[in-house]
Amino acid sequence: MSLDQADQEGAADALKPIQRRSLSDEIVAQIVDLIARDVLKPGERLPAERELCKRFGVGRTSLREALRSLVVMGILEGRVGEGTYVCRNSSKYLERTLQWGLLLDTKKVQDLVETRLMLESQNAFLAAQRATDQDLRDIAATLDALAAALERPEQFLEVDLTFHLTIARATQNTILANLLSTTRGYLQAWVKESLGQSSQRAQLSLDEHRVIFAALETGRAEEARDAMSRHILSSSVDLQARTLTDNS
Amino acid sequence: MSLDQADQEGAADALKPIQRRSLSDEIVAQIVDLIARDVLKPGERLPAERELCKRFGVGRTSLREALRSLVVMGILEGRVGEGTYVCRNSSKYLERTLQWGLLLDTKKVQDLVETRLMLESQNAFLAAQRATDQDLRDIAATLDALAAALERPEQFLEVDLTFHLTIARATQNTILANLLSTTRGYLQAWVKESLGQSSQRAQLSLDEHRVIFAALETGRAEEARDAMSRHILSSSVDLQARTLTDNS
DNA sequence: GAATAGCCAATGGTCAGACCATTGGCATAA
DNA sequence: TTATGCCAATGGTCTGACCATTGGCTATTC
Repeated sequence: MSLDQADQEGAADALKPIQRRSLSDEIVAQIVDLIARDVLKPGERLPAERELCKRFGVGRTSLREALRSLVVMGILEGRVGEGTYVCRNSSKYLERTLQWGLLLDTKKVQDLVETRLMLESQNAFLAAQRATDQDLRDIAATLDALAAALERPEQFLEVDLTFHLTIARATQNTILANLLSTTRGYLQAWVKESLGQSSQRAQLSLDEHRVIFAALETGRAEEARDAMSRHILSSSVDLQARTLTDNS
Repeated sequence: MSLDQADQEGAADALKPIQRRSLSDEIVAQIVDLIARDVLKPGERLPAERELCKRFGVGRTSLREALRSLVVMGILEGRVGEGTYVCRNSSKYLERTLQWGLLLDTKKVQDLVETRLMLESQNAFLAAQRATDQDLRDIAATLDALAAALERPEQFLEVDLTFHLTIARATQNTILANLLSTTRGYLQAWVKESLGQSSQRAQLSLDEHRVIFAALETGRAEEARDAMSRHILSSSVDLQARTLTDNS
């Protein structure tokens, strides 16, 4: 009763909120701390699981659950028969969880297209402002590859994907790049099932890519965004058309 | 030898890239799929672990590792002695996961803000075009709640979040709404740690929200987008400032 | 009859020991 | 020197057991 009142009033914060941390969480915290304090460096190998068990004084189950958590967060990486390593590019965590968020949705194609349109446009905008010389060279290279693959639809699609992902990387925003990658991945799979990339469509697509690149190269952000926007819309016309009939 | 050559040439994509999915990952995928297809609804209870083991035909270790993964992702929630449940709002768990600092360096926060800016703007744009009368009523309601919470920073923040999520829902695009929700959730957790919402800042924020709503109500898409954009930028000024000094 | 106390089955959390598949290095053979 | 084959180490999985917590059921009490 007096407890309830205290709780309602919020007066006595001194009352222990009681936090029960599981063993795994405790271990996770310790390992994270080790990494944060640079005792464990990226790329370094952790002791074997059975060894860690003895050190922490816990069973292998708890230890493994802790490791599993860290793997899911993208902090650790387990290679069977070889060992467990600290991920080089740590903090993939945000990207991962956002991806799972995408997975959780019932994937309506038109929603995907819409999302992709937004991501691609904005990415082009930012890329135009931030692309390094190396980025531009990479993009130019994919353009060449694209031209070389004009007659091979399968490969064309592949390089096309690379083109867009390279632009995404040029934004220097890993979150945006990752979202785009995931979104595009879904659509790619969807398109591949019945790819009807005609040769002339490929040629048109190539031209559009060149326009985008020209804008990127000269840092004209708005222009890059608009060009990308037109490209996406143009290239998903048949996709759109199909979504109208494919009402699952 | 011939394999190497084929690989270099990139001719034979038919060669299987080999993907080894662990049992746990397989289970994770299945459960995620179940949730995505709404077979498992938020708040619902999963069968007991031992029961799931039999259903999936795997040992309890693998099953538990899968569950652990989903818990870390904030999709599931395990309550000892009671059962395992599908999280209602997956963003609730973010605060807890964020306590493993190191996940959010300054760069990430900036990336997040940037991503959020894009999502919010575009969502406002689409919402202006597609919001139903019910959506508009909901948004208006949160505006009232916002005004009522002017003097209570904690609650203000909460309603603020609701406002934006309601707009997101009004886009009728679940993917966009979900992405925004997750992104915003992260920033929310970040801000909460040291919320310095002054009363005048709250008033300003409220005014900005009203402008946004006015644009939404009348279907002026571009205006809604721009108003939202200004709002985000204005409200993340202090956040930005903090990221500059907070170089942990 | 309602409230309380106590018991108990179900459940998640943990443990120990075992076996499997993969991997990389080492010793052996060509 | 190179190729082959073996083998120990490692992560992945299984089994069966025990513990702590929780919620509901039951019996007790007033």
